[in-house]
Amino acid sequence: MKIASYNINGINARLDNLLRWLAEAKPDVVCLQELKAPDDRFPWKALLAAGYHSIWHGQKSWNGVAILSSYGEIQETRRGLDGDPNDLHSRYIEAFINGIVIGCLYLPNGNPFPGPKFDYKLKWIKRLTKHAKKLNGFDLPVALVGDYNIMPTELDTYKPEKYIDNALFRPEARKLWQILLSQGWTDAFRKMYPEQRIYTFWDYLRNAYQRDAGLRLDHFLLNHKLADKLQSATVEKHVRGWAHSSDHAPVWIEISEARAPHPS
DNA sequence: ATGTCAATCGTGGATTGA
Repeated sequence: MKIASYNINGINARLDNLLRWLAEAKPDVVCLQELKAPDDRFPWKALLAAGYHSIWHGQKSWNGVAILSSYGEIQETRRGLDGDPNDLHSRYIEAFINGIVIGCLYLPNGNPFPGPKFDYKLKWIKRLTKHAKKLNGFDLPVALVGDYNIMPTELDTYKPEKYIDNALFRPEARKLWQILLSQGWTDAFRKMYPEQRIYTFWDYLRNAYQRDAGLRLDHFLLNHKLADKLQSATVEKHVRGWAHSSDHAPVWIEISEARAPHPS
C-alpha cells in the first residue's frame, strides 16, 4: 500500500501535473495540502475519472487539505482540530482507509518570527499533539501525514545558519515536534534514511532546485502498529523539476499489507 | 531585501501569503 503526501500549491493551477503524477506513481492514498480553492472548486470529477475518490476541506485563497483514495468511497472521521473555535483555517482532514487512520495536515508556516503567525503555529502544534495522543490510544495503525512546515534537525535544511530566525526551524517549533514524537511516533523518512540529507521542498527563488537548496518539510508520523509495517520511503524529486511544478515534491511511503484470509 | 508563484478583485496590476 502506497500512501503519498503532496503540497500541491494550488490544485486547479496544477491539476495537469497532479494527474500526470498520479498516473505515473499510482499511489493508493494521497494527502494533499494547499489546495487554494473553495469547496465548490475542488476538481473531484477529474480525480474520479483518474480512479480516485476524494474528500476535501477547502477554503477561499489559502490552505485547504484533501485525501484521495483508490479504494473507493472514503470514510471521513474528522475535519479540523479541537481547541480553538475561532480558527477557520482548513488544515486538517482525517479518514479511515483500508484499516488505517490517516490524518492529512497542513501545519501553519508561522513566518515571520516573532509575531502572531508564529504564535498561531505553536498553538496549532499543541492542538495537533493533543489529538495525536487520542489517536495513539486506539488499537489501530495510524499515520499523520502532510506538510508540517518544520525542519526537525540540521540535517533537514541545506543551510541551517540561514534559518535560525525562520519559523520553520525555530527551537520552539522543533521542541514541540520532539514532544509530539515522544508520544511514540516514528518519523518514517528519518527511520529509512537516518543520516542522509533528504529534502521535500525547493524554493522557487534563486534556482533553489537546480542548486539542491532544499528543505525537509513534509513528514509521515507512524504509530507503533504502522511503523512495524514500513517498507520504503521515497521523495519524487524529479516531479519538482517538471514545468509548472509545485515548490514541494510528492513523497510517499510503502506499507506491507497482511494477506487477507481466503474466503472459505 | 533579494525574486517566484497563485488567488483575489475584477480586468490591469497591486496585495497577500508562502
